[in-house]
Amino acid sequence: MAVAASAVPSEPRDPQRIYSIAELAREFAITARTIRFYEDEGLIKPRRQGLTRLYSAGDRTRLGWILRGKRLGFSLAEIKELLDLYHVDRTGVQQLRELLRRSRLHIQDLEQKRRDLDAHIEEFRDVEIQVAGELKKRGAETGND
Amino acid sequence: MAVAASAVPSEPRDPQRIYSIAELAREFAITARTIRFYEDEGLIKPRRQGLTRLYSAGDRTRLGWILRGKRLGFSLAEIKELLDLYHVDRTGVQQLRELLRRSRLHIQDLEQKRRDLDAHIEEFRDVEIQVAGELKKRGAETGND
DNA sequence: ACCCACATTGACGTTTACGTAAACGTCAAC
DNA sequence: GTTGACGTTTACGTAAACGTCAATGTGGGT
Repeated sequence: MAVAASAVPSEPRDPQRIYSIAELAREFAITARTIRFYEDEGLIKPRRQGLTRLYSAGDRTRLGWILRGKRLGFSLAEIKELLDLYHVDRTGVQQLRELLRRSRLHIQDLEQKRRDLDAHIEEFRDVEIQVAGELKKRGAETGND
Repeated sequence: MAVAASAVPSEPRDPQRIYSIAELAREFAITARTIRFYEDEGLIKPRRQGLTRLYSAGDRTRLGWILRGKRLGFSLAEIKELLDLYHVDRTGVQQLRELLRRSRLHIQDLEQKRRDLDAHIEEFRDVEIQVAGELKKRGAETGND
């Protein structure tokens, strides 16, 4: 969660491509163990060739989605909910209405997060400006090139 | 983390006021245990009258800050770092430069989060629009009044 | 046939963020 | 003078999200 770069080089390129677990682990800067754990939790379901897992482009996208959700502070259970939301039976009107309702709730949640985030960013910008000003007064370099 | 309303009725009102632990717990919709836990972790340091804790308006603000950080997915350790950032010795130029550097890193982090969040929101809006459209086609109510 | 890199499945350990008693003090109200 | 609301500390428990072995399998080069 610290200050790591957003290791998400989303290049959808070839939709036919398949990925090994190690490949995805490298790409997203997580361990293979983590990916298997997500599978145990029902977040991804790669095909199998015997025992080895084969990940499709869709699986890869899905994984990216999961990690983005994590960066936003959602629990795996919540992320699973959100992912399942897309794949429920959409035939019934009741299902659709429920989907709409849940979707709206999540949007509200996200918008609350955005307000929190904007407030946070503003405060830190203030800190930066003030500290930079203080440093300038003292004739020191600010760190800009 | 679910979909709870942002129980943060920040009314700075009287800066002299003191708050009991139960009062703050109610106001922020957390338990007293949680507040004491934050104290154990060094996130707040209320005065004491004998054994009982007395919280100032500043402590209250600080608590609000902590909870906002949590909603954004920061760990308590990270939040402590951020809070400490404000209260380090600002006399030395080295300290100021370090503060500026860290502050900038955190701003970058927050901006990454904002990009994640915007992407998430957009996707969910799409879901909402499509599902609402689908419902309309079928002649059902969308849930709007 | 042998090695090696990479894969798999448990099983257990760890950190974080609290919850949950247990056992007690304090003060106003009845 | 005890009941009840609120406060305290100490201590153990727990769910989530993985990490870390350990034992084993598997496909490809040489």
